[in-house]
Amino acid sequence: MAPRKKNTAAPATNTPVSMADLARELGVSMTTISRALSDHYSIGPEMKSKVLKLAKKYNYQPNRLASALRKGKSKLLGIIVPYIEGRFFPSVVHGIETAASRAGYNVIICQSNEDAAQERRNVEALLSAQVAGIMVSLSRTTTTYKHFDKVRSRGLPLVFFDRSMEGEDVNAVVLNDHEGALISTRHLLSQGCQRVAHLAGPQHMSIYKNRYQGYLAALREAGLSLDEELVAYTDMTQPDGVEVMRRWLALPNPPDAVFSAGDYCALGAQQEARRQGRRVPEDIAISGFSNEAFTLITEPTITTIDQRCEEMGQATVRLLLEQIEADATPFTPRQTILRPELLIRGSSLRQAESAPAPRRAAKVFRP
Amino acid sequence: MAPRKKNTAAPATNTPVSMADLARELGVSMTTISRALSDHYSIGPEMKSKVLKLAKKYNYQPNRLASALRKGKSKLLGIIVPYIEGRFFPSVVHGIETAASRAGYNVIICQSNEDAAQERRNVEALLSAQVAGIMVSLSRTTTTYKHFDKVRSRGLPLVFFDRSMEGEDVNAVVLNDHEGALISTRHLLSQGCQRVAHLAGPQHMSIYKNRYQGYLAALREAGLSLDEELVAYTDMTQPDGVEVMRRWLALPNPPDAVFSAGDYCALGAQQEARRQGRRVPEDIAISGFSNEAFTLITEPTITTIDQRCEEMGQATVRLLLEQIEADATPFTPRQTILRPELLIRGSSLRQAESAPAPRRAAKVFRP
DNA sequence: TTGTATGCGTTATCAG
DNA sequence: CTGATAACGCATACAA
Repeated sequence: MAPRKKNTAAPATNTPVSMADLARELGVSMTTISRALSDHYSIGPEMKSKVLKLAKKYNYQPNRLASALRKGKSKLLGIIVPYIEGRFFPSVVHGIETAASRAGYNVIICQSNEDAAQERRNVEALLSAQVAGIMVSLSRTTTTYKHFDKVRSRGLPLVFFDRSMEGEDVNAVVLNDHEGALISTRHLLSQGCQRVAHLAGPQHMSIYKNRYQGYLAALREAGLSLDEELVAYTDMTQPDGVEVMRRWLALPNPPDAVFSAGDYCALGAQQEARRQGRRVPEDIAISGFSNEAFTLITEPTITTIDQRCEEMGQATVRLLLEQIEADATPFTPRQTILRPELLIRGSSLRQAESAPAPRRAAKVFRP
Repeated sequence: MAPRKKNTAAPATNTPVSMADLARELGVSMTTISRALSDHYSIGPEMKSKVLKLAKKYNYQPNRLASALRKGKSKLLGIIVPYIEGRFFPSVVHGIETAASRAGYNVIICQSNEDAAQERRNVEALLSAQVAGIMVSLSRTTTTYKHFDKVRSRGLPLVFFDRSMEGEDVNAVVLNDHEGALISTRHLLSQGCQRVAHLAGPQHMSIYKNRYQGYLAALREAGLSLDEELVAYTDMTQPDGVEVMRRWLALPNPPDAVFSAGDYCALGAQQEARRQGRRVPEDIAISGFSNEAFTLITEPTITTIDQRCEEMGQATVRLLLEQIEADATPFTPRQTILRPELLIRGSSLRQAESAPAPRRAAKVFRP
């Protein structure tokens, strides 16, 4: 049989080189290796370079598991999101991963699937994985928060983003939903609309409650009173929008504008209105919320609120890292409130507003 | 000063309970605890239940870091994707996370940002984090593959998805892009189109090359010869589609159909065609690739190919776990080829095809 | 400036 | 069935 070459680059299993290996090779102690690699102050420059060279030669990779176990602090961050689909959460995760990676952290991602029980299990898993901190956007069905007590009691930094806990003093990065709703509704009114309806989301979620409140504030500001008939509580899906719009258009005195707390719902509303021969925005103006990609593609394009997804991700990481680095500080919850941006588009623009500044360019993905 | 309560549920740092703590409490050895918790065969049933009860009482959480360090095998999987945006990658990641989590694994996610150097760093980070396996969809700029050698040489399972290495024997889960292009082009021809153009992507990427080949095969099959003028190589963005369509429509003999290797590009083409007053699909039929969410929303809706994102994620995890569990087997690369699904929509449907079966319902996201 | 010794929390290998 | 002990790879308090 043909003799096989020996000492060739082993194609099979190959145990990675450890600090002990380097120490043996150089005839020094592991301590020295450790110090050289972690740039400790008391280390000879020539020793240091010798170690670094050898490390490079053997392609030494530090074992972060061992390091984390020893130090009691890993370089892992945990994210819990309801799901990774649509535009919003992927974008936030994108921002988070980018910021975390820049800071030398890796990110473990979990989906709660909008299920509180799953969310609890996610927390357990992340604790078990010894992450250095957790970022979470609450599931839609989460109503009790005691699964987060363990996180706090361990002194683990915890930051909520977008969907946060209510009225508790927690770290959170959220959009100013109230303001978003306010400026959006105000814009509809400024277009001459008299009867602005509202497609509202589940009111136990702060984001939807705040959007509702912003809507109310705009009405109040304009001296208008609320017509209960023109507020519909839905799950914010596209079919919801279709159905509610059908009801509204059958009213003796239908609305002439709709502020939807979500883009999918706004889309449904717009589709149904046009199906029934109404002109958008002339007969009925429409605005959504979230700046989903499709809002630029519909006919007409849909006015919406940009949620600063990436900024949200970055801000979340920043807040978390501050807590992690500032180690043993007592516990001083902080909130970051992002300002929404109104993107005025065809679905609501009846007359040119005062010098509408050029809006941000549409983002185009490469498949 | 007011005396502080002692021994209250510590609101600050709280060191987690370890197996040693349980052992001390019960007056048994750590070994026993370990066996009880890991359901070892040689353990008394009453001892076992005692341990489990105590573990529950103290809310014991195993330290996976320590476990992984000792066993040399973690419960972490790594994903490397070009980016987490658009529809495709988030969906695949969704599928991956779901499947991995079901199998008791957590997932670390990295973005290469379409940058080969970043991709290499991602690999290093994942190795350092001691993941049990790596899933990767190659960056657009990756042309050399030696950064994956280290992965193999460590015996670490590696599975590519969607964007795989060329002509190497690797584990991969890919869509049958050739077939997708074939059935899509065939469909356009069956609608009576005579001059089918092709919006092609970067040909060093296998997915785009295969789509091009599928297009050619359909032409050949129909006895048509290739008109070089009707193939445009682009980066597959929406503006690319606009620009190329403008060129094509200026030809003395313009195409009457376009098969685009991507939806964004197809969208641009459709927009430009309509802007120039052409009817879609009557004057020019259009089909895309990827089943982006917006293809259901345009006017007309865009015919496209569904890439089975979630199945791809699941299949990737399945393949990876097989390799992980089958530990020391030599190295037998396997491929999973997913079948594409043609979704016939308004942009290409000139005449009813033979009993077009009802297609899968549109997926609606909740914001 | 370098080395020695110990421990992080778990599991595997031995004996009893 | 149970226990003592070593080891995984790294970092640090302490001594030299």
